Amino acid sequence: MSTPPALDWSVANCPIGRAMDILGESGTVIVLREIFNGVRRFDLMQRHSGLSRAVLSNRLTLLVEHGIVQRVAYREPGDRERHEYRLTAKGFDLQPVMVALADWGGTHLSGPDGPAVEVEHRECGARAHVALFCEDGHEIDRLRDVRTRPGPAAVPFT
Amino acid sequence: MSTPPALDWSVANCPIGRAMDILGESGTVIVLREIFNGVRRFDLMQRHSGLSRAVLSNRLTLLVEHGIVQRVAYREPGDRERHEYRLTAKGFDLQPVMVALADWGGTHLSGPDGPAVEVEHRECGARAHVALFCEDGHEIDRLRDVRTRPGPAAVPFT
DNA sequence: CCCCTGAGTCTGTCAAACAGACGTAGAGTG
DNA sequence: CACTCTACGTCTGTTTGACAGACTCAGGGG
Repeated sequence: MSTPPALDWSVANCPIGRAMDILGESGTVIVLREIFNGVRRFDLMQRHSGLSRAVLSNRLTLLVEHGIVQRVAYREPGDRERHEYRLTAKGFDLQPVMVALADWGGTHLSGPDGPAVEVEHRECGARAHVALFCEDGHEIDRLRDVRTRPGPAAVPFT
Repeated sequence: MSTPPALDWSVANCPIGRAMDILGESGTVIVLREIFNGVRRFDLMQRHSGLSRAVLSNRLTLLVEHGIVQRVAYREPGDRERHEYRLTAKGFDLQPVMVALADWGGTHLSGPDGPAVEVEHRECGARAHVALFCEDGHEIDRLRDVRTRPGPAAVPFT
């Protein structure tokens, strides 16, 4: 086997690397799961996810700093002002990642009974999946039909 | 806001949680990126990814234990036997996750020059993306068209 | 006035990451 | 044969991060 072409470019500004700098912190994706599922308040999130208060607080701050989540004030009648956490547009764009994870986890990591949750298309109730397709509209049934190439900001690897 | 429906079921066997138990370990996804890009040998992976040898070794072992990657013996002429790491079918099924991550990172985390790498359809050279669609074939342009529901193995949350 | 709730912060302990040195198996070199 | 080189790890000592659980603080209710 000759040297793989991927070795020609640097990994310094790799989009997957950058994404994982945020999402790879333990707990970040769990927090996002809760928010995607409509759990937006600190205490509920903490109790439901099982994360420690310190980590939850940290991860929420991190997500807000990266503009993935925003802190929104609200006030319920007869209560003081509080805050909840909502996805921004940038955060919402993570949905394919979350669905892809749920899909893979459901397929390969569930017990014999199947997955504990599924993602459904709200209109028709059918299960939702992630698929690859290219800008020319071809659907890609993966295997080896796809490859990574250097983009405009690629930097050579020494 | 009333209690979100997600609170009704437990998170104990959530597919995203289970997936992140593996992929959330720092470095796992970076290792997978290297392997998806055709870098399959320890030293090359280590130099290209920048992970420490200890962590790389650990993560490869973990991925092998979970059946995502397999350790395959090979021998180059005039050299002793060595091993390389390849994706199993289960590992290959992570491709949508990787492409979704690359897609999001490229869109939201790149500098002004654009992403450092792109994913292309091998046949036509157009860029590949991830899309959501349901089993009835409707394409889902996300926003709020999708929701999570309890699956066959759902467990109530107390 | 004291307690309750939601939303955090602080503390002390224990596990994991990092850089960098070391080990090792086999092949090639003089 | 002694030495070195490469590929592939393991070991060590330091520092960062996670965790459980206690503490804080701001208002509202009894």
